[in-house]
Amino acid sequence: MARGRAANYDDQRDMILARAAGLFAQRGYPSTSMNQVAEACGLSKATLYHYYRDKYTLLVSIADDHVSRLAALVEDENALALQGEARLRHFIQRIVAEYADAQDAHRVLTEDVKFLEPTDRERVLGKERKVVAGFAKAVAEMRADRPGAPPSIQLSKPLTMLLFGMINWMFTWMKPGGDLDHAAMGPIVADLFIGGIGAVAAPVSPVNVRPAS
Amino acid sequence: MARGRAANYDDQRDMILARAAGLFAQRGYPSTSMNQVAEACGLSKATLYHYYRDKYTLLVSIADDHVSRLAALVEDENALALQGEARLRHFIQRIVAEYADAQDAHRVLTEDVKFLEPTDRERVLGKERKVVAGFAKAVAEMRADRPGAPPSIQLSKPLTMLLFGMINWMFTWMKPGGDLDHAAMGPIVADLFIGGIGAVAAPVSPVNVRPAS
DNA sequence: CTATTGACCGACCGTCCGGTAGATTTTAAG
DNA sequence: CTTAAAATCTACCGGACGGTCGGTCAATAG
Repeated sequence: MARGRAANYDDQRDMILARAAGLFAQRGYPSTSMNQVAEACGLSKATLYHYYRDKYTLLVSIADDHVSRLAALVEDENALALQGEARLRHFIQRIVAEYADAQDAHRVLTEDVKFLEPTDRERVLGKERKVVAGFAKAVAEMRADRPGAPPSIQLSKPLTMLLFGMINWMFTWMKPGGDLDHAAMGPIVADLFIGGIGAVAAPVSPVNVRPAS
Repeated sequence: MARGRAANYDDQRDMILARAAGLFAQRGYPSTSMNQVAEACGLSKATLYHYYRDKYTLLVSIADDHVSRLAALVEDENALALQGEARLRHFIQRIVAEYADAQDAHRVLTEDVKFLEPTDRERVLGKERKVVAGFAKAVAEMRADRPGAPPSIQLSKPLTMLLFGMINWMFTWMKPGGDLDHAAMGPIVADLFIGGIGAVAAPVSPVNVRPAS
């Protein structure tokens, strides 16, 4: 003899999360007020609190949802039969596309992780590490022509981080409506990275060999 | 019949700016309180306000000082007689070194510009654009082997932005005391970028040609 | 020696923030 | 049609924030 949840309950939650992500991305988590979120949603603040326990939960949900989607993408990609250059190329194109239609969430992920409490941050960073590891494996495969070298000197991890740098930074300078959109940039990034990957020499002073102390 | 400024007045100002930059870099501008800055400086809040008019002035000073140093670096580099690959390589090494010993300020510059008021932001971004333009010229020089193509299709601007992405992102993942420091990463970045730069093709669907509308 | 001012501080103010209380309207299960 | 919960609102609260007030103390120019 009661009432169930409204049919659009989940839609409302999604809408709130999307608007919040937009504001967080634009103004940063700490300087976005719940009044602003409420206004952007066309709701009163109290109603906003009906859908989400507190401001912090918004942040966690945005970051976790997004990074989980990225991790799923990597697993999905690993299940494919692609190899070598084609694989890395496909990988890059897909992650760029994913970032492109979750730009707000991605900005929040890269800029506001620091406001997560240690437990949540570790969980999110853990998934992030899986994403990086997925790419690093594809990169290592491309550098396998350095057989004698120990894995650490193959530099696939740092090279992967440089790749992520290019991609993450992309969405800070690409203006929507500009000549270049993400679809055009994907191949450019892939060309640049794959073209350059073979030219990187091991550091002159071996990085992993330290004087006995 | 009065008293002059203390001998260490400027030192104090510099110290405050450095501590503030450290806190802003770590916790973000809006969520750093003036009480925290004062505490980090070993001063009372009132004394802190004796040296700087308000919190905002701290932000402006940090960003402006840093970007001005970068712009000076670019001008200095342009005065050198280097050319082609050697020039770009030297450029990269220097900017990486500059970022390395101004990490806090650089983080503030990349993450907190959005909190600058329009006037200040435009001034800072203007200097930033000069830095980018300096690099883009060096990049364009390396891609001059595409003579027929219009400059816009040479892609030197977006390629330069990808380069900055690698470098800016570097300082978010390099742990101090890790195997790789900035001095080791400089040549790696240069190798990767210079090695890849020739492999980037013009986008399949020409970016600058639009259907007449 | 003294007037003046720089360096410094504890206590305080107005504002806005995240979050809640409590009431009212809407809706669906029985 | 009843009724209990869902959805929504206005009004409010404690606390933290940026910034100021009013004042102490000591260095120093004259």
